[in-house]
Amino acid sequence: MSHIDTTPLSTLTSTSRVCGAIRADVIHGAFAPGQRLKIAELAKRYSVSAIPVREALAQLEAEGLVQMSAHKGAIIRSIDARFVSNMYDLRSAIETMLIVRAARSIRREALMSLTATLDLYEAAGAKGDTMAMLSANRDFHRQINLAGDNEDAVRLLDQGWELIHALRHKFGYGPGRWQQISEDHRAVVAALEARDEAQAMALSDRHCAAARDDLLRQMANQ
Amino acid sequence: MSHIDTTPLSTLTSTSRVCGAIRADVIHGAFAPGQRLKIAELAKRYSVSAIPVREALAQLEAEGLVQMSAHKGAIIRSIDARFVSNMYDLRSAIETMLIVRAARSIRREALMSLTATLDLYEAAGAKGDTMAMLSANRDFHRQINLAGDNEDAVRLLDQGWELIHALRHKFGYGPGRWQQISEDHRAVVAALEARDEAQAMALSDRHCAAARDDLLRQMANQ
DNA sequence: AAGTGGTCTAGACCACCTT
DNA sequence: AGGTGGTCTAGACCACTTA
Repeated sequence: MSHIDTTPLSTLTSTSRVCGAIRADVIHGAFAPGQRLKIAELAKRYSVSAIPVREALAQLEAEGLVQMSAHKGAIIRSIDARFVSNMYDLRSAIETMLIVRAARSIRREALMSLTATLDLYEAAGAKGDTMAMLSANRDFHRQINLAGDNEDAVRLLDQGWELIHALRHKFGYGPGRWQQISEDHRAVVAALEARDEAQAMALSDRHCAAARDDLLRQMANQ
Repeated sequence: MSHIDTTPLSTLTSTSRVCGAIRADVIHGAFAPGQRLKIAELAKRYSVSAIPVREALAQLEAEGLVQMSAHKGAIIRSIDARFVSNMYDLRSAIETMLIVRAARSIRREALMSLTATLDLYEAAGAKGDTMAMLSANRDFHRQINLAGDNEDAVRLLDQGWELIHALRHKFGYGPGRWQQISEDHRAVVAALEARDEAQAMALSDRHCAAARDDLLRQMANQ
């Protein structure tokens, strides 16, 4: 009888669960923009105590979803066009910096892996498997970011991804956007193969701006 | 006798005090790179309990000084050339994005204020007042960043400033660096006045790279 | 001038890494 | 299995905001 299950009930912390829950609630409009979030209420709502709520709010502040000030608590940002536009511009600046560095140093194996990810993306697209496409898309960008060899920059982008994911989950993609992504990515790989920094930079800039404008259009159409 | 002093003993939180203390200790080498920081020890060292320490570590993780993982604790990063180089590259990408936006939209009054800050900087330089120069330098960049109209990007840069400040406090500036900064800033204002985005971008890139290389040289010379 | 609510402390709990 | 140490809960404390 020595085979006792020792699997942790949740390897995730309460903080991260609460973090995801608040993020989802904010994006789905459970709280009004500008509303003051009270720790005690949130603690009750998610059945935890004050500290995990505090720490979740701190993380969400880093993502930009709420603003905190000492002894004053948290208020939620409005997720409007300006917010989304600024967020994409910030991400674009970082991703473009990374892709230029990647163009200088990326290795043959990493390029092969990128191409494989692209194939995966298109296969998923052919089957209409949205989840797989989303995952391959993220994987593609993440590989390039990692090739840029600046772990703090990558961490920053990773940290904001959950928010992008949640927004895309709610608003979806515009018509033809999936194909455009595919074409852009092929061109990016070609530029990296050619070690053409300027071209990689230009493509990344355009790709990010197009992603931003697509999401803004989706938001404008509700 | 109704005039009782109701001033708070410390409007700062324990978290922020501990945060500054750990940052200073890390930069001055009180902990070895890669060392595991134990919350209980830190709590004792700074005479607070576990929670402020946890939250301070979380903030320092956002600054890049430590790495945390759930149920495993924090280890401190090594503040070496690669770390500093990557940090400056990241900041450069963000600042350059902001200056381009500033070049598009900056107002006459903001330009006047920039020039005034430049004069302040040079006056401080003439008197050899290092603190005033440092403060005017920061003010100059902050005004441009704010003109870029992306509050999250500005918050990110602000959040990393304490670290830059601490590093400069320890390593100082190279010979002639203060004059170079002054010249660069004059050129930047001229480009903004001319609304020359490309020039502003090029100057910002160069200025940031020069700052990075100056600090790296200072670190190499101890 | 009292109430509200964020912050901090002490201690319990439990995940993780030994032996 | 035991020990170490990070995480969470309950409650005290006190800064900030109303009237």
